Amino acid sequence: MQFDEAKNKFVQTWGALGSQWGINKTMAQIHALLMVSKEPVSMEDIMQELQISRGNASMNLRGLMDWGIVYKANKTGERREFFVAEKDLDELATKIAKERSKREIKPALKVLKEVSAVEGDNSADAKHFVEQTKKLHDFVSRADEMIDKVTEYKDNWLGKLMMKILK
Amino acid sequence: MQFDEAKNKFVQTWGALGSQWGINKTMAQIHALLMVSKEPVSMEDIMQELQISRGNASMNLRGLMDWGIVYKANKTGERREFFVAEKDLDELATKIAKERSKREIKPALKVLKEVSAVEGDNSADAKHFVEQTKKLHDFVSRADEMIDKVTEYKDNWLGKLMMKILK
DNA sequence: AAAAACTTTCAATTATTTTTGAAAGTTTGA
DNA sequence: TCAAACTTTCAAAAATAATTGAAAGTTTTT
Repeated sequence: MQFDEAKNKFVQTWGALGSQWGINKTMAQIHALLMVSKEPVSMEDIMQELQISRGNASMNLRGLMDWGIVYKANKTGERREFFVAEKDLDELATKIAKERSKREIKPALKVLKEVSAVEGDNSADAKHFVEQTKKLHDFVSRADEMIDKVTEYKDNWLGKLMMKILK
Repeated sequence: MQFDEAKNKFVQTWGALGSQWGINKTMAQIHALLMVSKEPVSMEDIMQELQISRGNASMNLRGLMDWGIVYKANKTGERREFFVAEKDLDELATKIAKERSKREIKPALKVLKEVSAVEGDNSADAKHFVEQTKKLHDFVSRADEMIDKVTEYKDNWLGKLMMKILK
C-alpha cells in the first residue's frame, strides 16, 4: 500500500470508529489527520484534504479543542492558525475518559441518584425499580471512580495497570 | 418524585446516554425499561410504554438480543414472547465490552496494522505516519487485551480490579 | 388444513444530525 | 484608521439515521 492510500484509509477508519462511539465523523477524521501529521496543519489544508467546508472545519476544530485533544500552534511568520493533536496516547485517552465522565457519566449518575430516591410507593414494582437503579448507580459510580484512580498513574498508565492486573 | 415519573426519567436518561455512545436511543430505552422491570415484558407492553411501533420494537429487541444483553422468556400459558434484560451488571458490562471489541475495535486494529505497513515511501511524512499508526496499534491492542484480562475475573470483576489498583 | 395469533421485514416516510456557505466578527499590518 | 486576511456563526440545505405500518412470514391452535 502507498502512503496516500494508507493515510486515507486510516482517516476513514478512524472516522468510522468515532461515529460508532457517538463522535461526529468529521471531527474524528480531523483528529486522525492531525495525529499522523508531523507538522502543524492549517485549516485550509484540513479543508483540502478532507474536502469539507470552512464552517465544518472551524466548528469541529473548536470541538476537538474543547475535548482538550487538539491545540493551536503558531508558525512563525504565518498569520493564520495551525493545529496539532495531542500525540501522547496516555494523555489522549485520559483526556477523553475524563471529558466523557464529566459530560455524560456524571450527569447520568445524578439522575440515577434522584430516581432511586422515589418516594412513597410501596408496590413490588417500585421496590424493584429502586433496587435496580441503586445497583446501577453503585456500579457506574465505581467504574467512574476507576477512571480517576487509573489516570492518576499518568505516564504509561496502561502499562502500569496491566502490571497490577497480571500480578 | 413518584414512581411513574421516576421510571420515565430513568428511561429517558438511559436513552440519551446510549445515544451519546452511539447506541440507538430506542434500543437503550427498551433496555432501560427491561432493566427495571421485575417481570418479563411483552412486545405489546414495550410499544405501549415507549409509544413506538411494532416494527421498531421488534428490530430493537433483536438488536439487544444480538448484543447478548436481552433474552426471550416464555411465560406459561402465554403464546406471545416476553423479554428480560441481563440484570447482572458485571455480566452486562462484560457482554457490552466484548461485543464492542469484536465489532468495532478488532476491525480497526486490523486496519491499523495494514496501514502501518505502508511500503516504499521514505519521506519524513511517511515515516512519521508509520510511527504514529504503530504506536496507536500498540496502545489500542493493549487496551483491548485488558478487556479480556479483566473480564476473566467474572464475578465482581469491577470490585476485584479496584482491589488490585488500590493495593 | 385452515385460521388465528403473533413476529419479522422492508420500502416509504419522518426525524435528527451534519454540512454548507455567506454574512458577521476579529485580528493584523500597512 | 482602514482594509486585507483570516475565523466564527448560524439559518438553510443536504445527508444520514430512525421509524412506521402494512404485507409477508411463522407458529400454534382448533
